[in-house]
Formats: sequence, C-alpha cells, structure tokens
Amino acid sequence: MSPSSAAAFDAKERPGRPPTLTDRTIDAVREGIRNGTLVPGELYSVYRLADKLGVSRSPVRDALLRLAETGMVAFERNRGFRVVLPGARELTEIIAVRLALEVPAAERAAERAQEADREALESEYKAMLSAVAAGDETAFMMHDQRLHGLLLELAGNAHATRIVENLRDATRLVGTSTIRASRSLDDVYREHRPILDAIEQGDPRAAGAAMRRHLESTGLLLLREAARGHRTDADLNALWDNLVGLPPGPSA
Amino acid sequence: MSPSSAAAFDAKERPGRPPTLTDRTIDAVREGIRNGTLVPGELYSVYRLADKLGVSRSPVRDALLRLAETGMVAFERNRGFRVVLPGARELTEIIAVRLALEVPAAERAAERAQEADREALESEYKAMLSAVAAGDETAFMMHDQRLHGLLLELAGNAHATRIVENLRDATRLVGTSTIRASRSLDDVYREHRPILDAIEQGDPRAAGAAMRRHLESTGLLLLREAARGHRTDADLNALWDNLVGLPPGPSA
DNA sequence: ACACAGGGAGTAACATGTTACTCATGGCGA
DNA sequence: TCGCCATGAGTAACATGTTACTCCCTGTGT
Repeated sequence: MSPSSAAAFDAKERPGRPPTLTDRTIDAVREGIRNGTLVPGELYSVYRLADKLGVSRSPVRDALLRLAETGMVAFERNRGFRVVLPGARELTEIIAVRLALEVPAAERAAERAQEADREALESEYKAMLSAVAAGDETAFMMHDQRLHGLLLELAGNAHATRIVENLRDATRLVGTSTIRASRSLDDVYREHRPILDAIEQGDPRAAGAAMRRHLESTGLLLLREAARGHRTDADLNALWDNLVGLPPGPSA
Repeated sequence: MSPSSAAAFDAKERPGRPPTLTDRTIDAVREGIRNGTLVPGELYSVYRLADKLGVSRSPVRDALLRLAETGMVAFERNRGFRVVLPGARELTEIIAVRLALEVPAAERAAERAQEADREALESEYKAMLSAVAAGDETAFMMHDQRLHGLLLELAGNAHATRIVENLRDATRLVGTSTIRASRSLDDVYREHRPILDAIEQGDPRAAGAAMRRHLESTGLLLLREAARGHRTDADLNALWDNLVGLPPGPSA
C-alpha cells in the first residue's frame, strides 16, 4: 500500500532466475546513498526503510547485513543502522589492498590480452570520455568500475575481482562528490590511457607501473579530500607511508 | 525441546555485549564442518539445522548467508544449502590473493616489529611446535592462523587482515585432512622459521621472500591434494602459472 | 537552575507464519 | 519395458509476530 517509491528498485541479475528482493534492496540502498536519500551518519531503521521500499523487513535486513559485511553500513543494537563513510585510515587501507591486487592484475592482463579484450577495454574507455563530455559523474564511475573489472577478469582471478568490487563499494560514496571538487573527471579519465597503451603493446611491467601511478594519484586525492580538516597533512603522509609506502624494489 | 547438541555453541565475542545467536551459529557451523558433522556436498536445510541447534530459523539463516558471502556454503533456491569445498581453480585464486597481500605485509612487519611483537610471534610459533608434538592438528591450524594474523596486524592493514581470514576460512576444510596425508605438520611448522628470523633481523626483503616461499609451497601442496584425480599435473601447473606465475622481478 | 528516576517510544534480534518453487516418486498409458 | 505427467514432500525466500534492550524525554524533588 505504498506505491510511492516502489519504483526505486532496479531489477537486474543473471538470466532465468528473477532477482530476489534482497538483491534489489541492495541496489536500492546503493542508489539511495548515491543520490543522497540516505545520509551518512544518520540513524535509520529497518522498519522505516522496509515500508519505504514496500517490502517486508526480512529482505531489507538481509540486504543490510550483507552491506554491513563490506563495511558500507553499520548496525547498532536496538538503535538502528548508519551509512558509514570511510575515514582516512580505512581509505588508505583500501588503497593499499587495491594496489596489491590490481597492479599484478594489470601485468597479467598485458601478458594475455586478446584482440576482443582490448576492444572491450577501449570501449569502456570511450564511454568514460562520453561521460566526461556529458558531465555525468554517475556514468563515469560506472564505466571506470567496469574497466577495472575487465582488467581483473582478464587476469583470471575471480576472487580478486570480487574483493576489489567490494572495496570500491565502500569508497564510492567518498568519490562521488569529491572528484569534481578538486579535479576534473577529465584528469582521471586521462590517467587510464597509459594503462591501456601498455596492454596494447603487451608490456606487463609498464602496465603494472601505470596502474600503480593511477591508483596512487587518485587514491591520494580521495584521501586528502576525505580527511579535509580532520587531519594534518603530516598525519596523512605518515599514514600513507605506513600502509602504502614504497614498493620493495628500489630499497637499500 | 532438543537439548541434544545445544551445547555445540561456543560462546565467545568481545566483552560487555553477549554474542548474538547468529555469531554463535557461525561458530557452530564452522565446528560442524571441522569435525565432520556437516559433510561437504551434502544437501542440508535451514529448518533441520535450526532445530538441531535449538534455535529458530532466523539466526541460522543469517549465519549461513554470511558464510555464503565468503563462499563457504552455497544456497540453492528451494532446495537447501551445501558446504562447498573449493576446487583447484578457487584454491589457486586464493593463494594468489594471499601472496599479493601477505608478502608485502611480511615486509612491513619486518620494518616495524617491536620487541613485544616479536615475542608474541615467537609465542605462537612455540605453540605450533607443541601442537605438532601432541599431534593436535586443530590446535596447529589455530596457532598458524594466529601467527599469520599477527603479521598482518603488524603491517597495520585491518582490511587485508580480514580478507585473508575469510580466505583461510574457505580453505580450512581442504587443509584439515590434507596435510597429515602428504606432509607432516612438522614441515609446515619449520617453514615459518625463516620468516620469523627475517623479522627478528629487521630484514624486509628476506621476510617477504620467506613468506612467499612458505605460501607457495604450502599452497601448491594443498592444490595437488585437492585436485587429486580430477586434474592432470600439466593442468595444475598451467593453472598455477596463470594465476600465481612468476614475480615481476626477474622477467625479461 | 539542576540532578535524577522512570516511563514510553523505537529498535535489532529472534521467533514463527506463509508462499511459490524444485524435484523425487509413483502410477498410468503405450 | 519405457516415457510421461500429476502429485506431494520439502525448501528458501518473504512476511509478520514477539522480546528485550537502548535511549530520550518529562516530571519531580531539591
């Protein structure tokens, strides 16, 4: 009896099986966070969200528990739940993990990319440009995610792909309003070019290095923006060096 | 009214708050898998497990959904759920991810270990020896896990720690009956010595290299055991090279 | 003005009810 | 003997009911 925002559902999933209400609720929450309907830090309840979506509490609870697993929301016993936006520490940790996984993935992708793979990558890259031109940040993020996802899939490690996807989820919120503030989408777009070039040329080391530069510069940007006012630059640099630091190569 | 195995619960968690039924159910499932009460591949239902544990279906369902998230169990719509034991592919992927995360962690740990940290590590190492002497495989696994956990915590990345813990979970089952079959606990125990030595000496590169050797040799062992009969050796080697491959260092 | 009990609103966690689906089984026709 | 279909048992997914807890208020005594 609340057809109000029942259309907030997204409806996707693999063929045959219809998506479960839990899955659709997960998408709805993501979307709610993205468009500002769900404010980080605010206290919500499963009750209210459930009838806002027009479903029962069960699938909503299941969905939120899954999101809590990745750190996107946090439950407080008998109080409610909050959307969590990651702090400086968490962001740095996430970047460190992504570096550990995506740099080798880029290397492997360069080793074994076929023509069809290269085309798929370029296609996403072009779609990113279109999004830049249209100023559509949401679309940009989506294609960025897909490009990184394709690279990881090319490397052949489904586990790593899933882990990175979850990590992106936790940071998506920060990235959204952040990037346009301090740097244009265009810069981020351009950072991907060297990665694709290296893959085109089948040069693993160059691909890995380009991916490292990309993740480090974008990550550092996100970190500075997220920590604005809460931490000193010295603090931030110490944090960064501790968790991301220097590659073991050029050490003594 | 089924006090039969109601004592299967474990009851742990941080102070103050009592653990939720969901948490205790997760432990109960883990234990059930470990001791053979829950057989991999067999079809079970939330109904039956719930009253076997003497609780309602809700916390059991929540627990299983969480475990499904890490791939430990899999639901089949309107059929039941199964305990999944990872195949060759998945095992190899997991090893690759662990290498990516734990090798750098060992390097960082060597950089910043304090006296107290070294003592904690040695303590676990000694506990592993006791377990070897007692032939207690369960205790051995626990201390092995703690040692790796301590190393990751030392590196300061809580996210990485959690990820590795989840990955271990998915493989614990394979490891259990496997190791004693093909190699003695003692060998695995000894492999940790070079890691601790390198940390003792504050040598990051040596620590990383030792960790890599350890994970590769133990991982390869697990893989061969798990794939016994299902895959040829050539198959396995191809898989391994694809996902784990060579470090980017000594390439052309 | 201020400390403080206690009552009540609201909640997550847990329990139970309902539905629509999957599949094994057995009977029936060929 | 074999194929086919109806039927029913068993299930996850979803809905709803219950409980014990956490706070926020509000009023009372000082």
